[in-house]
Amino acid sequence: MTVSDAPPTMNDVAREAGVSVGTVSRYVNGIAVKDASRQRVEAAIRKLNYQVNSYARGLKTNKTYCAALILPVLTLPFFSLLAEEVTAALNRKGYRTVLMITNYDPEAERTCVSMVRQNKMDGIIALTYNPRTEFDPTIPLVSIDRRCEASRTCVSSDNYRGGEMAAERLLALGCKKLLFLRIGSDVSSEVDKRGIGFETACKTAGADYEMLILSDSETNEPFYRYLREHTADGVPDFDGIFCNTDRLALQIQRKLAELGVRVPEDVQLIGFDGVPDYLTGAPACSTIVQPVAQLAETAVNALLNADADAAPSLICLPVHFEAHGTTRE
Amino acid sequence: MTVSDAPPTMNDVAREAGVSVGTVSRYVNGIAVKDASRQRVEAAIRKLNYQVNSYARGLKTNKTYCAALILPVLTLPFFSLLAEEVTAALNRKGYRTVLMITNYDPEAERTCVSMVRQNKMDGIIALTYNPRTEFDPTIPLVSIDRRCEASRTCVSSDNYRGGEMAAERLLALGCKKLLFLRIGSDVSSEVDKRGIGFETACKTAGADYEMLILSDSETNEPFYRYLREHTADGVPDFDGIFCNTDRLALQIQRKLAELGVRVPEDVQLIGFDGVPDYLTGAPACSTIVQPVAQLAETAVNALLNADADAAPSLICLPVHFEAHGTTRE
DNA sequence: TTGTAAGCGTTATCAC
DNA sequence: GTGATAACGCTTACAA
Repeated sequence: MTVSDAPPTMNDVAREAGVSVGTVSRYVNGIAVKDASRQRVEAAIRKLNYQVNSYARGLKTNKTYCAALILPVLTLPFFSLLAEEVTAALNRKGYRTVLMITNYDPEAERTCVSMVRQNKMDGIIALTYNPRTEFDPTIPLVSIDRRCEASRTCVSSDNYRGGEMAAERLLALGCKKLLFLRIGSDVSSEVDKRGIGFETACKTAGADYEMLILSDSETNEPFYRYLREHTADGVPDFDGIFCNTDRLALQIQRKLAELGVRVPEDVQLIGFDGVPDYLTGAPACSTIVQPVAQLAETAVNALLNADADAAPSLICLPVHFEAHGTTRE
Repeated sequence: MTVSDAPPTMNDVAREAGVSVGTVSRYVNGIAVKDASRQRVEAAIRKLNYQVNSYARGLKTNKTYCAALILPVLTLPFFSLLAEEVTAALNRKGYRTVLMITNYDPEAERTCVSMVRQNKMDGIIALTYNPRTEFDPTIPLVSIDRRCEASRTCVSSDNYRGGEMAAERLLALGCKKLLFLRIGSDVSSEVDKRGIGFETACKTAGADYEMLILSDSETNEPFYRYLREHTADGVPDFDGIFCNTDRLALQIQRKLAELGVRVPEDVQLIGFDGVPDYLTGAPACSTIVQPVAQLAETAVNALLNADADAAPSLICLPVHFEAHGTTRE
């Protein structure tokens, strides 16, 4: 007795069960079949170890249960956590995740888009940096942190409120002179609102503050120079810093240590992201925490409901503050 | 003039170009067609913005140019870097990556396997922890760090040699009493060889050493207790530690600092992995560096050549030592 | 309920 | 070289 090497098809199952393919298909798709047939089909499926060929099904139904996740990199903690949560959320909905990494390269972004189309994926969740990459209008798309097109929905944290919270918190903790530090891509995105919210809150409170913004700088050197120039004998003329990201906050903290400035005694520091550090399981600095799991969940839901014609253009999720040693509480 | 919403098919192209589908198909697949037809087909494809439907193609050819990457988590630096490199390597070969995260859960691993089969993926690259998950024998598989089945090839770093190197290095740096620390899953894997190589090198050198191995412990507490009990007034009775992973090395380093033990003055510390820290771009401790990009590349190549009947059962890639502040050099 | 049969968009085998 | 045409494995009217 020789076992065929080709995987069993629905036809094989039908033959084995003594019913027609139609019946097998209906059973497989959860459509009512007579109890007797059901049992025979079930037995046949088990016996042959049958599994639906999703390519054949996809060809027929134009549904592939497959979504693309486009990310610039994976090695920054926020992105790897986001990827983890998005795959989990997609999985829960019965979708698979095709991972695409662009390295911030516009060319790569374009390649991804055409791949998505060619592979007839059901949707895209994208965090892209090139404002000019064009997405196939026939494919549902949800972006994270960056608005792509007016008709697409973008999911992000409430960056604006997060910026406000950071300023309010630093002031409530007694800071007299605030600093905002931001480094990153110069393409505008929802993330910019962190600074805007911060500045607004400072103005509202009548606080003394300064905004230091570096677009597309390769290094933090300009920040470091500022810190040096505004620190005399280990005493800085500022006492509260809000950084665009935890990463930057931690880098700044190290620099301050080099300058003999103590955190949080001399300067209090708040970052943004709140992704658990892999060594300790908690954020490594006081921070505005993004709800990454909800971000993922929301993006997935928005994607799968993209047909609903009243798709929101922006969905913001609430952030919260967590103290982790770089503020005095 | 109304544009059809359905994407154009090969039939549409054929009609537009005034040739048969056969000719279009041949053109698309790089099979020689007459120059005249070629031009007309090209024009039609451009005009209709046609792209091959890979599901129809996959149905026909049983090739999907799609591989699964199964990983326990993504939030540990080694895994996210590995995922990045694997996707890149697969991309270079024209393959897409379907990402699956198991959270170390055997059930999830099984789900992944059946998904892979159902979706007719061309292969699997897996880093799994359950020795009992069965992989479909008809699907090519390459594992990383853990041997699954005798007939499958496993790709890993030269963990054994890495362990030796760590011991040799610590001894060469003047250490008199060595410690090996390992925490992790109790399923045996190539990673175990780090300790074995270390121990062998210690014996060979006639060095004084101790092996502290925690399988499936949730915490490092037993290690910490050891450190405390073997340290009097900030003076430990050991002076060289090799940790299973950089992560553990960094955690131990912090604990030593708490105990008033200086690294590398009192104790020298070597980890394993060598993944760049996202803050500094370099490993955060002296370490045995795994060649992650080559690991990925090799795994992908092995996967795509899996038909070659002389598939090796284990491929080890060379590691190297890098000093990053926790050793005296 | 169930069986039959016509596609879905390709590729591949034929004759021409 | 090229054009018909039969699969590939499935879903889904339509008839029974």
